[in-house]
Amino acid sequence: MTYAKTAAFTEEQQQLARVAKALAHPARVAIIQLLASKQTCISGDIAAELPLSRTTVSQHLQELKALDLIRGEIDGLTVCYCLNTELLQQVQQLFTAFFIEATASPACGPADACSC
Amino acid sequence: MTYAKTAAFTEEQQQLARVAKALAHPARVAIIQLLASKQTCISGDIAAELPLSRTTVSQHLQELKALDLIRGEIDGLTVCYCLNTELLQQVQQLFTAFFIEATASPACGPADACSC
DNA sequence: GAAGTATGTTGCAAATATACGACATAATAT
DNA sequence: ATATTATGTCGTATATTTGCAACATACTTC
Repeated sequence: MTYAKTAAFTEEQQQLARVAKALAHPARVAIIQLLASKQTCISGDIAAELPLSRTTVSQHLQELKALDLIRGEIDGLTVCYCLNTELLQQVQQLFTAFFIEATASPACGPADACSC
Repeated sequence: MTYAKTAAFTEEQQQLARVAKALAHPARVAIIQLLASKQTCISGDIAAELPLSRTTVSQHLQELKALDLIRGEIDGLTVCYCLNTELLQQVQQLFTAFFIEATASPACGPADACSC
C-alpha cells in the first residue's frame, strides 16, 4: 500500500524526492564526496574508507548507479566508479530552483510568530 | 541494527542526509511548495490540497516540523503552518556547497568512459 | 454544558530501507 | 588447471517509512 499515491504528484516533485532519497543516507553522501575528492575514480577502495561492510557499500553504490548519479566501468578485475557530473549539474539546478522558490516567501518572523 | 553506524560519519554528511530525507517524499516537497506559494500560512487546508488522508498529511507535517523546516502556530481552532525561511537558506547553502564540490570534479566522459 | 469542528496521537498493516554473512562470478596470477 | 582477488547477488534479520481508521483533545458556538 505504501507509496501508492506517488503518481498523484508532479513529475518535478517526484524527481526531486527521488534524488533527495538518494542523498538521504550519510554513506551515500560520503561516497559522492569521496568520488569528487579523488580525481581518479576508485573502486572497492570506497568500501575500505567507509565504516560499513563491503556488501552494504556495494548496495549503496548500486542505488546511486540506478539513478545514474555515478557510473561504473569494469577494468579487468576492479570496477571504476565516477560521478556523472552532467546529471549532478542538472540536479543542482533542480534543487536551486526549489530552494529559491521556498526561501522567496516572506513567511514567519524570527521566533515562531506567524502573520496569518 | 539499522542506522547503527550513523555516528561514524561527518556531522556535515549527517546533516545533509537528514534534510535530504525530509525532502525524500513528494508529499513533503509539495507541502513546502504549497507553503511557499501562499503567503498566508494555511492549516488543514494543506490536507485538502494533497491526495492523501488528513492523518497522513499531519504525519508529514510533524516530520518537517521536527527538523524545524516549518513552524506551526495555534490560532484558536486552526493551526497555521509556515516556512522557516532562515533555516531553509542555511540548508540551501549546505546543498549548494555539496553540489559545487561534486560537480567540480573532472570525472567521466560523456558516455561512460572512465579515465582511470 | 452539549454539539460541532479542527488537529494531533495511537495502533496497526504493508512496503522499504539498512546491514551483513555466505555464495556466485569473473579475471588475474602462479 | 588451481588458487587468489575483486565484485556483485541472494537470503535474512531488524528498523523505518508510509498510509489510514479510530480515538483523544481542545477550542468555539449555541
